[in-house]
Amino acid sequence: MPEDGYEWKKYGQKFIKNIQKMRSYFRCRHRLCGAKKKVEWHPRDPGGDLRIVYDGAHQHGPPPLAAPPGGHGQMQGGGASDSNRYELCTQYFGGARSR
DNA sequence: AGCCTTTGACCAGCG
DNA sequence: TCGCTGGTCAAAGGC
Repeated sequence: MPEDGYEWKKYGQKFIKNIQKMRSYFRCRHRLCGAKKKVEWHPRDPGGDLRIVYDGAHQHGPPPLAAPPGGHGQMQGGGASDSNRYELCTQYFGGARSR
């Protein structure tokens, strides 16, 4: 599970037949934080089509972990492209979406 | 001991 | 009103 700069706690996972995709439900580690995150992907292609939906906003200062991949050059082992793939995925924000 | 992850069941809203 | 889907919470296991 790649990080996006915040800490999340998974509280559920369901298969949405409507779109034929898997959806994971994440919540901010802080109970007082109204930030939520939903991640959906194809069960046959987890890296082919990843969708992230952010809901609400954090009520606490952003942690210093806000350093997503993009200009590091720390690739050495060979196989850590999961994080690289993550930055290539489409990120949808619940409050920034035209929905 | 504490925290995180995973699965199932239950509840609410909509058609 | 019933059925279905989506979403959330709780409990157990592992690290």
